[in-house]
Amino acid sequence: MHEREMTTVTAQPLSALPSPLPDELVELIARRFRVIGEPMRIRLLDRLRAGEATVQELTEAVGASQQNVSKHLGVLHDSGIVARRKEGTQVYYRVVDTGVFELCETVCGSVQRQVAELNAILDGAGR
Amino acid sequence: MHEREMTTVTAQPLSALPSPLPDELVELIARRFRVIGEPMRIRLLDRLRAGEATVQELTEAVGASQQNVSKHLGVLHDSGIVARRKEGTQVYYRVVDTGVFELCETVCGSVQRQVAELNAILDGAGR
DNA sequence: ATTATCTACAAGCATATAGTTGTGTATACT
DNA sequence: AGTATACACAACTATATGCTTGTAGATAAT
Repeated sequence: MHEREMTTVTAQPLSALPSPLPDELVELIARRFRVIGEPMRIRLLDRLRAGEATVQELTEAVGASQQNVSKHLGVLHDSGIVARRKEGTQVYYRVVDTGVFELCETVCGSVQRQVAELNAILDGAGR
Repeated sequence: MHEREMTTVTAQPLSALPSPLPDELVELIARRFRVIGEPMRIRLLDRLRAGEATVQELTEAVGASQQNVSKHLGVLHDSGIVARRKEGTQVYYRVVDTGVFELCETVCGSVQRQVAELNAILDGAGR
């Protein structure tokens, strides 16, 4: 059955990433971040949190042109974050890599801490 | 005395993000992802996992020009991911927002799952 | 068949940003 | 003082990418 080395790719304590990170991995990580680092795509993913949606629905949700939405969905699809399902003339998109939500929560945490720090500084210096 | 509303910005169960995400938050999130979505900056952060380092050390670690490294460090500094400390002519950088490591681990998880899927597909179709 | 709708693709333009080159500033050494 | 080192800033170029416009393909409705 052609065993494939089974490099235990699944349940690793991911904290143990090699260092220095291999170049290819660095590129992959960077690409993934850049894919998510786009406001329109974040809005699309945000809408998709509520569940599957058609291009049409997504277009209305984010208030952009259909072509633009389609393009962004294509990017998300190419990077394996969303999947599509065709039904008649409509195409339904859904999130398959829910890790993106985790990512957003983590950065929100950072952002919020920074805002809190800023507030604290302003509070202290304010008078 | 201008009390500051205290919007309890600290220990929220971040899973509960509002939807749709407010535009400004979307922009902040996107910006943060774009900052991290750069191979050179990921390499710098990777090196900084081992601890504080000077621009000099970082320059050698990533194999880029001093000016380029300085510029990237500036970006990381502006977004509050790293902090600097001057000592003589040298400047030491360190990671202050360790959330970035968590982010990298999460995306590595996604990447690894995708690779695993690919392998599975190749395994199945291979013969 | 014809028409309408939904989606994706391609070309062109505008903008953002990574990298280089040149230089300014601060500190240390002699 | 003069020189060397470490770092950062500014201007410039090249490239990547987001958005628009135009259009093609596929399915449904008449």
